[in-house]
Amino acid sequence: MPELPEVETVRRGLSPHLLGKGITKLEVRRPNLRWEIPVQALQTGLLNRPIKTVGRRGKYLLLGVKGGWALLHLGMSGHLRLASEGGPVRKHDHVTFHLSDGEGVLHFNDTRRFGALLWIAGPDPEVHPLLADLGPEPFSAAFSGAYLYKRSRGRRLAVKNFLMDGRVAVGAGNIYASEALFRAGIHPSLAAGKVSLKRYKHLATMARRVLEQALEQGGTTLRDFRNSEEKPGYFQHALKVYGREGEACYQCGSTIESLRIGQRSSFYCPVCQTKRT
DNA sequence: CTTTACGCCTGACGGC
DNA sequence: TGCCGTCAGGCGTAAA
Repeated sequence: MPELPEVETVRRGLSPHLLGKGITKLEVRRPNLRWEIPVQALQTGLLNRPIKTVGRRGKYLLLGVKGGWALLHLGMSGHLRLASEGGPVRKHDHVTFHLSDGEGVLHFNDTRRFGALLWIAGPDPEVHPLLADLGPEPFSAAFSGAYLYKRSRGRRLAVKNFLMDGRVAVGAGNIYASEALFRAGIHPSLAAGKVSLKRYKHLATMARRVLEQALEQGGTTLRDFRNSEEKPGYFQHALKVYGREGEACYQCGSTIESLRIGQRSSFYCPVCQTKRT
């Protein structure tokens, strides 16, 4: 479900409610998410310590306390929901964090259980294997056309899959990869290694822009994305190709097509997006 | 090394 | 009404 703009929206919404507060109790109803939740380690490391950082790396959320980090991933269907203490628990609320200072509770709900809640001991979360090999953040200077160009030389996979590979760069999932490629005029199935420096520069700019705009709109709510206050995002109204198969391209009027690339639906305009290198 | 396919899970939807 | 296949915003892993 959530790509970078959605996760960042959740992070920003959560931050004022968590910073400086502590988690007094952890209720784990169902520990078997993508990986077993290390309840013991979390209770020892996380509980009753003021939260110093509400961070994010790629699509991972990080709650930092003295001595370590809780790492959260929302998978495809995960939600974090702020609520009052003693309120109703919903189906698929697998974990509930109880907050200090009467701040209520935070429910981690994840229908499909592709999400994760793990504990990283120590001061630097980046040493964790899930984070160690991640590529640059799209809003950082390291994410550039020159970087994408360099990383893609000799690669034959589709440029869309290249862009979605977290080791190349974090943040773009299936929706925003499609949208960035449309805005850059690049056909999603073109081999990554054949795209020119000039076109990668354009792609880097467009990828950053689309992620930024989505963030300004509070993310994209196609099905069930909600922020920590259960409000939807609005960027779905700005989507140019995603989910628009059979509809007219806003730019040229041709019919938007879809293809399966790497087992994922990919939407593109056959006229605006070329296979030119 | 790179690339591809699968599977983890639940739920919604369309066709029969 | 039920059953079956397909699809869904992610990503680690195994196999080729």
